[in-house]
Amino acid sequence: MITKQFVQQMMNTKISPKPTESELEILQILWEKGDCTVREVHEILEKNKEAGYTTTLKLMQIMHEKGLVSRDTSSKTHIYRALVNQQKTQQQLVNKMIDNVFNGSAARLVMQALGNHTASEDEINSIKKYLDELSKK
Amino acid sequence: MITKQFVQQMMNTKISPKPTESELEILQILWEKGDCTVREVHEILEKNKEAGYTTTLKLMQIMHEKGLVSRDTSSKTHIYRALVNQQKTQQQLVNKMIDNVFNGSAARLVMQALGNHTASEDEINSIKKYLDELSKK
DNA sequence: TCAAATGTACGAATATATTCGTATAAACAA
DNA sequence: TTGTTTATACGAATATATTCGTACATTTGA
Repeated sequence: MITKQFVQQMMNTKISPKPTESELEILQILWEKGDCTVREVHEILEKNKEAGYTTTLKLMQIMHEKGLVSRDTSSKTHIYRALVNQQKTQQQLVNKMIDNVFNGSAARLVMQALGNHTASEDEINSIKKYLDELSKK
Repeated sequence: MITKQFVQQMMNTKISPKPTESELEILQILWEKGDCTVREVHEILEKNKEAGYTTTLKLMQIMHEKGLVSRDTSSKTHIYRALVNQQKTQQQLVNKMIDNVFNGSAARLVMQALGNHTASEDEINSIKKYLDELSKK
């Protein structure tokens, strides 16, 4: 069977393994803060959830194995950096959700997203602008 | 620590366990077709992926245990029906993604969704209409 | 110096999701 | 009737994600 994966491989679109939920939490931090030590990441994570330090460490080590992050080991305390692109990762996850949850309709996702998660007036206006740009093309 | 889960429980907002990816595939079918037998679901699934019949059966049995579907066992061939609401489930997943992937900004999710997954002119127009409605309130 | 603090490595326990084989019962068809 | 097909039930293997304890090395500060 010709799977989506197969097609993507043939098209040479690199498939970075989809980050898990925990990995995403860490990526978010790395995207925002840039380079971080495990402790820095861990302290931010701790604000929102309970977890041991070695848990965070292990997660980041696994992320390194998977190629999600790079690691500078020149000093004792290693420095981690996100290797996967934020936009691309977001796109990958959104596309998956459109397929998986909204039967392929981006529009339906959009309306659902705007429905409850009430956007501000500013946000709505910027979306409108964005749509006008899209229309022009 | 006061977790989101704790708050939701206190607010008596029923947390239906988040469906897994496989479970979502099945829910999609049940939402669209209504009541289904395991075989009906299985045959649709088969179009897109390889899986044994008993795998689908087991999944649907687990979904029943979790309360995601109901089951009519009055005849030998059981009839399954989605118990969780499509809209609510979609909302739950979208909210999660907004928090988890877009730092809480619905607008950013929306633009990302429209960016690549190029929507048709019709879709864009219907979204614009929707936004106008939102603005009026 | 040397004990406490801080760091990494790594194995293993736990949890959850996915897949499938086998047993068994019911329906069906020759 | 009797063998084949079509069901469900259920245990177990496999895969993956998450969590943590322990060992050990390095740094730091009294």
